[in-house]
Amino acid sequence: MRATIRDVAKAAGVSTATVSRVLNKPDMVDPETMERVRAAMERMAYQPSAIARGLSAKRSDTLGLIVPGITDFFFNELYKGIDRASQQNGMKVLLYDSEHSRERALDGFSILGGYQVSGIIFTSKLVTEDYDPILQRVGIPVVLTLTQSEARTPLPSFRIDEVRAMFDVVAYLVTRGHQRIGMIAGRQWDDKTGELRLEGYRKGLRHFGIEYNEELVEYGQYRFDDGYQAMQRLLEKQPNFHMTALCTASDEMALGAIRCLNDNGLHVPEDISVVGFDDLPLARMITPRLTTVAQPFAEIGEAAVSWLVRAVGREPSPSEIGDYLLPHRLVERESVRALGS
Amino acid sequence: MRATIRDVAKAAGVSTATVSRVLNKPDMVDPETMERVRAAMERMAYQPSAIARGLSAKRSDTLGLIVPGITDFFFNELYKGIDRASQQNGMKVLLYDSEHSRERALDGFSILGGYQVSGIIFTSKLVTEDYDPILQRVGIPVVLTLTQSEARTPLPSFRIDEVRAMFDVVAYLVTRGHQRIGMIAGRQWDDKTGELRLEGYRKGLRHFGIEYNEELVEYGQYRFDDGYQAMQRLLEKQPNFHMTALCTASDEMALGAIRCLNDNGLHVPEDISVVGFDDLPLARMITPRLTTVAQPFAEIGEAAVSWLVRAVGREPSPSEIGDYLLPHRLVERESVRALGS
DNA sequence: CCCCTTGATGTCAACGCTTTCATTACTATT
DNA sequence: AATAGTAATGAAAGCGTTGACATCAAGGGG
Repeated sequence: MRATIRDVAKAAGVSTATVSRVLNKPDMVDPETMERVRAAMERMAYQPSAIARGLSAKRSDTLGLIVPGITDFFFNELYKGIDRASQQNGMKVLLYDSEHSRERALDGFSILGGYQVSGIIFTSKLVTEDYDPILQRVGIPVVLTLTQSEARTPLPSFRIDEVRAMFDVVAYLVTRGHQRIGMIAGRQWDDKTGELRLEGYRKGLRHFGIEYNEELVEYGQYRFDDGYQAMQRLLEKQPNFHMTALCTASDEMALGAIRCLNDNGLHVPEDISVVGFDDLPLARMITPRLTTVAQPFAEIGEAAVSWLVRAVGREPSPSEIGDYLLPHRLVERESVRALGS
Repeated sequence: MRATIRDVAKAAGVSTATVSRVLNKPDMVDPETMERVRAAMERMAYQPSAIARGLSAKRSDTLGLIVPGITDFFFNELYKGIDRASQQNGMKVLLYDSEHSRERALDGFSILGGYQVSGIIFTSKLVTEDYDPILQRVGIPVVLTLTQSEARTPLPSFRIDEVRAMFDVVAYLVTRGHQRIGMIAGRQWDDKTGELRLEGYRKGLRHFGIEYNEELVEYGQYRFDDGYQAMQRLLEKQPNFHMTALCTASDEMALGAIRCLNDNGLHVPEDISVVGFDDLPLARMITPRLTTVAQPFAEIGEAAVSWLVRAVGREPSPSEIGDYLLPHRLVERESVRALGS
């Protein structure tokens, strides 16, 4: 049986209150007593029960993280930031995978609530009005990362300016002499990101006086296979291939597209330029190294945690609840070719 | 304020014990009462406090997972298996990242212990004798995945037969006409896997009467950059390049090696064949698709959880504490070329 | 008609901690 | 010397559950 606070107290000849104090309010206890207690703890390998503490103090020093899928490639980087920041604030993270299901996502709030988490980070899926009841109910701060909210309950969100980012991609491509620019956009029932990025693409074209052409656009749900299939459709739609560059809504889809191109005897960037989105670690590992938009995942995670930590225990002012757009960055690598003049 | 069990009890006109029973031993309560209680819960959006339950029942229905690094590419697949199996057994998973530090790994046991986890899954790092004190102390079952133990405390481990796996790779290569086979092996202070895979490689060579040649072997710590650099050293060691095939101790290093080869104007598999290890999701995404050894990560995770669930609350018999070797599989793709005769 | 089961429910003491409030022994202030 | 602070500690009441035990009504066997 593990040692409890009572055992330590007895061993050190003090009350449990004092032991609790050396842990939580060290400056309230006499240095000498402190020493004795510390020694006792050491001796008995005392580890306070986070559970009991949580129950008593009504806070668990734990943050809940809801992600749609653990296997989404961006997860690791995001988590790294969250973990790092949590660590610094003495918090633990409880992970919940909603498996891309809206119901499970909703459940997540309750379940994490049951663990007395001090705050919840919700990731990647669009928050719609049907989240409102839960959101009202949880009673703890919630922040959004890599997504935003359409619900009534105001929620802060940490992400990049998607429209701007994709606009930048188009601009980059145009500057390199491309005119026939296609796109594999994101499409998912519960995700606004796809729309936004597509909007950025259209905006970019418009800005440079290029006509939007449906023929050059296909959709997928961000994963590799979606990218592959979308590329396939693109290839079929235009037998006499004349697209010179392709934007994608995710690195994974970019990879899929490239694979598909390769399978059809086309090469990147010689025959067609491809730009990814995310800057996953693997973007620099493949051949050709992928030119892509870097999302500051780790920073987003850290920012979300900081916000949460600041918000816990008090009503955040309206001015704090807004959209925090972190800077993205276009990372030039090898998958785009400048068209000779 | 969230509704507590007392609120529900009052609303339903029963005692808290009854409410607790409808949750935990439904067959002990009258259907009619049950209905009333259920309704009350529904109405008040009652969510039992996992914390309080944990304290009272002395079990938290939570498993602890210690990984060396969240960004290790195999993590996601392993976690998927763990999460799935946990779900099925009504368990949550608490994640702890040791950041490749031995001290932090040791801490992990205490911290997770503080959360009353019912069991701990320890991953990827070799367990040495200095873990013994903690191991003795935790008092909850611990299982190892993707690694093994050299400590006194007997611990079950779930992994593949590393030696055999690498032997198979060599055999595969030899069958395809390769004789000059190099290797980028794993090396890390606290990892036995590297050794084992190297042993398999040597064993393979020996079996086919090929002499082991240090010139053809380099080491890295499993990550992309390590692979890249190791390849670089290999290239420098033998200016007149005559290696026809390369085994690696991880897919990531294989990727690194391929990148390095590409940067030196060499092509895979035309100029040299490369075999990875792990079968990460990205192995099938790159060009050329990577031939590699598939580790059943998800299955390993599931098996570990099952074992834990079975072991909780009772002393597992010695016969249950052994090495569980799950089947690996060589996945043929495109990165190996059969040498013409 | 009484006693014993049985099933359904209630009572209450934990679980290991934190926190308020009370107590004690000093020290500084008048 | 009396009073008021102040610093260090202790006693005890929760926190929201669970689980052992007690209670009670209804039904069955003698």
